[in-house]
Amino acid sequence: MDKKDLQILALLQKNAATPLAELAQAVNLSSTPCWRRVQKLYESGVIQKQVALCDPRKLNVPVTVFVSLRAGEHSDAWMKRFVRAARDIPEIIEIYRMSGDVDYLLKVVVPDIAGYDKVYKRLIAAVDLQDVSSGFAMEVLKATTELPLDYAD
Amino acid sequence: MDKKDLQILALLQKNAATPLAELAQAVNLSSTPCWRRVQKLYESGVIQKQVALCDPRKLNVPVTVFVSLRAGEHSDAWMKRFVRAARDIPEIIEIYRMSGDVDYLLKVVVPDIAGYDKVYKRLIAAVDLQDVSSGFAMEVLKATTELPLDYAD
DNA sequence: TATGAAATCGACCGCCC
DNA sequence: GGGCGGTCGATTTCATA
Repeated sequence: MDKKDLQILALLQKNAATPLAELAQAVNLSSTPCWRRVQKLYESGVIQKQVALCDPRKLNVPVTVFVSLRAGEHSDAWMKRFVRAARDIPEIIEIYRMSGDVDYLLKVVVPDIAGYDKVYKRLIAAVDLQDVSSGFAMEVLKATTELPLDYAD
Repeated sequence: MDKKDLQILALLQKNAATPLAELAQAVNLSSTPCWRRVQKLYESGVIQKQVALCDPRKLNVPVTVFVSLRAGEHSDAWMKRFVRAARDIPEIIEIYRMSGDVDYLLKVVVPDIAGYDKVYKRLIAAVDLQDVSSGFAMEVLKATTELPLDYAD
């Protein structure tokens, strides 16, 4: 990936609806070669997809909760059950297996505290958990889907 | 927002490039009224924007780190300096002010551990921090930008 | 082999019903 | 909410360096 590809990515990460003409102008190319570059970025999987980002407040899920938890037991079966259960809960939008003192970290979006409690109950109903601790986001200071392009080869 | 709007949102959250015709068919509408609904969703800010999502591995930032930190001092000036510094670091893609024992939670993407150390150093060079603890994601089990639509009015 | 110009094709967006 | 038609941008072909 050369400089032009990275410029294209920078623009598309900000706004996937950027007209091809504008994209082409930004990288000093005419639309055809620029278009082919964009195609290649999709085909090679660098760009995974193109999505609409919604406002959590407008969808009535203004509260973000980070949940740290420790597994009830450390077996493959437990993990599978846990992942299956957590993936099926739409309020849980991110799941990470972590190093260190907590086993998993979840990012959860809910309307309010009561909404979080429902998710919590649904989770402990599905699997045994040794420890669950939740932290509420008071304020979102930054939230972007743009990945840094400084490290790409 | 009625059921059709939510169906449209569900599809656009998965794929913002969905052709209007397909969208219209999914909600049993002809393209014009469907298009008008989509416009309204943008204008009303329910849909904030449309972005390209990239593969972190392809961009050489396969490592996700969650950083919990406590402020060096609790003043408005400190917070402003911190937010300004952290926002300017492209590897820091999310910043939350938290309740509870940690003051802030950061989501950071880097190529490797050494890359994280650079971000860490850059951060402590900018502001005084009382406590910093980092957790590395070993595995991403779920990561979506789709918000749950169950709570929307 | 990669680019650019031009023609085609389809989606989008205004009109009116 | 639906249907029509113009306009615009996206995609393909072809010529070129």
